[in-house]
Amino acid sequence: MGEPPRERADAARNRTKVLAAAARLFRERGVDGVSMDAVAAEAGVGKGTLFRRFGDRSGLAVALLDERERELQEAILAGPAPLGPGARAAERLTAFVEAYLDYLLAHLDLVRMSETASPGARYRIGAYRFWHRHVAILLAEARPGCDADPLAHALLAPLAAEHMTALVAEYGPARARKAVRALVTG
Amino acid sequence: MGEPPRERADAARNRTKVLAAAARLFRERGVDGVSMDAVAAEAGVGKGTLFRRFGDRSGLAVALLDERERELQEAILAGPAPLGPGARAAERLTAFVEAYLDYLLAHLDLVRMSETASPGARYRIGAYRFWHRHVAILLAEARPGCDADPLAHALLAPLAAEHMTALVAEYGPARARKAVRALVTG
DNA sequence: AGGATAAATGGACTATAGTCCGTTTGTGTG
DNA sequence: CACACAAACGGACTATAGTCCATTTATCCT
Repeated sequence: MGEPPRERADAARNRTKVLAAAARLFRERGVDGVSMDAVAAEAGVGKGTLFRRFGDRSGLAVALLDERERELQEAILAGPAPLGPGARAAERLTAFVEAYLDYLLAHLDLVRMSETASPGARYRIGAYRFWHRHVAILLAEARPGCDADPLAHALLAPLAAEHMTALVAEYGPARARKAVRALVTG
Repeated sequence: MGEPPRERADAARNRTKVLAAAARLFRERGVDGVSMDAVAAEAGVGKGTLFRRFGDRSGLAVALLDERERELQEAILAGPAPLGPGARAAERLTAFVEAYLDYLLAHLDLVRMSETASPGARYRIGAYRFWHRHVAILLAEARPGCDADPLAHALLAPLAAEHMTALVAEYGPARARKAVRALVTG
């Protein structure tokens, strides 16, 4: 019930500097070619500051993805059908998979960084919990009687960035998408 | 054409020492609580030797899993139906998933170590290629016209050790198995 | 046996994620 | 304005995976 204490001015300034530096370095050298030290140096900030603010590599990636991710979440919660409310559960499910694949393929490296920075990272991220809840609710509606919660995890497994990276590398985006779509809608 | 050059005696001795030491430490302290340094020290062997022989953490885990893994592979290639040849493709597929889940849940930590030591490790391991080829062949037979190769990857995605670890931790092995089975047979 | 050769060894070295804590700085208060 | 205090800072420190290469050693050939 206390008011949220305002973010200090230097903290805000540094957060901006770090995000800008990270975006720049990732663009120039690729996500996998940039160390946390390099991000801190480019931002003109100490290492401790970087980790205090973002927790770990995964947290930095999540912060960079935040805006895009929220767009998708809002489209699901309140956008037009079939992605948003209004369509039947089965249709919303396939619409979600398509939209998520758009998002994923557009930011594959960054999502992979957010999911693989530490073991089990994927399942701890706030965004994953959102996708999971969404899918679980739709599954419960589309297939009454199924054990929706674990099934939703299983359904999301082929959408893991690590998996899609391997699939895209071997078959290209088009076949990769089709395969995942085929499994999920079946 | 050339005969395979025999393994030198000291190399064989050290390989045995390392595998024994690793098995012992993993049993005592858990897979995640043992560093490569610790394995080398316990085996009375230099770090360079450890890495030269096994490549990386993933390789060490694979070596430890080797025997169990080969049993399953042989049962698939030449064992009794429905896991081995003789049953219809769809039945062999569900039999494979059951058998693989047995194997996976019995060695979850070690398989996870083998799959997550480095990014993309899972898809480079020889064993994974075997499971993938098996599943792809069965899929091509069970669902003619489907794009079996990428679809087989998608089908294997929920069987990733990382995913099953999260599922088992949250819902226990029974529900986890049922969920994966439901997705794969659907 | 003895020497040539290639394989194997081991530990110092590098790279990198993440922690810790003494110091600095912004902010709200008298 | 000055002061107190919590928040933020930054860089030294730790832990660990993986590399490198000068040295040692097994094996093969004569």
